[in-house]
Amino acid sequence: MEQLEFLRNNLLEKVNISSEEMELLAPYFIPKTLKRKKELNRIGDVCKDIAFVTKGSLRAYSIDDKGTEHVSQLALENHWIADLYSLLSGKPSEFAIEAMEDSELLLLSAHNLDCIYLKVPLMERFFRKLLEKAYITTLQRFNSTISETAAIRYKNLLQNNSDLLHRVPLIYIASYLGITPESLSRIRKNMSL
Amino acid sequence: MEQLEFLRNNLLEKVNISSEEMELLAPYFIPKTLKRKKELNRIGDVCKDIAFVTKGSLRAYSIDDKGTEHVSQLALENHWIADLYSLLSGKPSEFAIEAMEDSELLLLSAHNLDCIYLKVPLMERFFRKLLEKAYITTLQRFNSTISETAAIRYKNLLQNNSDLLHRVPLIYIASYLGITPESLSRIRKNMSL
DNA sequence: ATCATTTCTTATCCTACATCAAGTGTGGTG
DNA sequence: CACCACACTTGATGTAGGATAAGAAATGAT
Repeated sequence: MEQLEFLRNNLLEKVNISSEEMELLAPYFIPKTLKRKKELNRIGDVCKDIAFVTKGSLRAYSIDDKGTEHVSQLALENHWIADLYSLLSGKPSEFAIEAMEDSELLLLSAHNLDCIYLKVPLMERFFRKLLEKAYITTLQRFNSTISETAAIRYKNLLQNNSDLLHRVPLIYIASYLGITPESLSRIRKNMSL
Repeated sequence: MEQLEFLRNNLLEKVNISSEEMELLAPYFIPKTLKRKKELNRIGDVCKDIAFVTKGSLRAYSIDDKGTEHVSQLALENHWIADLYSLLSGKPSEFAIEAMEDSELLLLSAHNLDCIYLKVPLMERFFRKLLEKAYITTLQRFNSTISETAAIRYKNLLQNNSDLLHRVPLIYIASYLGITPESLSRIRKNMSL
């Protein structure tokens, strides 16, 4: 399937976009390939683009005072990734975004985002919904972290995002769950007994 | 100061709203008083209003499988509180919103929110920024919970929101920090040594 | 194919925080 | 004003997950 077709299918999940509108949007999305381990965004940079993943996988992570990485987002194909706060506020990002596999992206710059709102007002709703989803995902992640054990959180992730498990190294899964790789390893060991 | 003046000052923190626009908005905000311990929203209800607090204080909380409450938001005067997800999606809320003191509110219903966007388009940006802020607050809360000790989180809260400490019972502060009241009590004891 | 790097596991010990239990204020309401 | 519910503290004990260290297994680069 062609990249833009992927994109359209994704938009259709949230808003009813027409072929004509799709043609108006297309020029604003810039294709980009990103090799494994290469960064789309560095900590301290202003996040200029929101990326739609058509192939491969990316992660967003921050680094705390002790130098430990914390994965905040994981994105496979058909998902969006960006530091929305930096993108929308224009402030430096506290997150790096990096490819975990060789990846193909469609990039939409903050500037083009504004243009798109004018051309296709429906997109405003789309991105509001994207922001909403990012918000509730984070809120649920927070709630589960303070009320459930890491083992339960891992099981839930297994059930809801089993594709992640096959594609994403466990060190990043562990970090996303808020635990160390060693702990995740123990959890997995106990589960299989 | 009059309630609507409070509101206008709050709006001005994010968008440049005129007196004329303010007059257009005013009719959509319904004043409400809420006695201590009374609920604005129950778990399972669809959250119908977003509340701007002009007097008193409210908290939002969920209840986990074990029956434990988890405070997710605290709002004093000049702050907004709602289950944004339920409000915007129309789905039942997993959060209750309750007054901690006798309070005075201005309520904006989900329906009136849509009306306001038509009357004063600038408000769309205001509420997008409000959502953005809710998102990054939650994300930072999550990050600090997995990378910092409870003592450090408490100290940061002291520095950034010292007014909360004087007004909000420590059991709710503890819950907001993701720890038990007993743990917070020990942290406070150790700090004063 | 081989070497280097990264990922994953296992074991031991340790710490932050939870849980349970009990007792001391204190403020709101009959 | 007395009572009761609620807020807060303190102590004893338990435990999930962290830190450290080390080796095994898998993966990628040349």
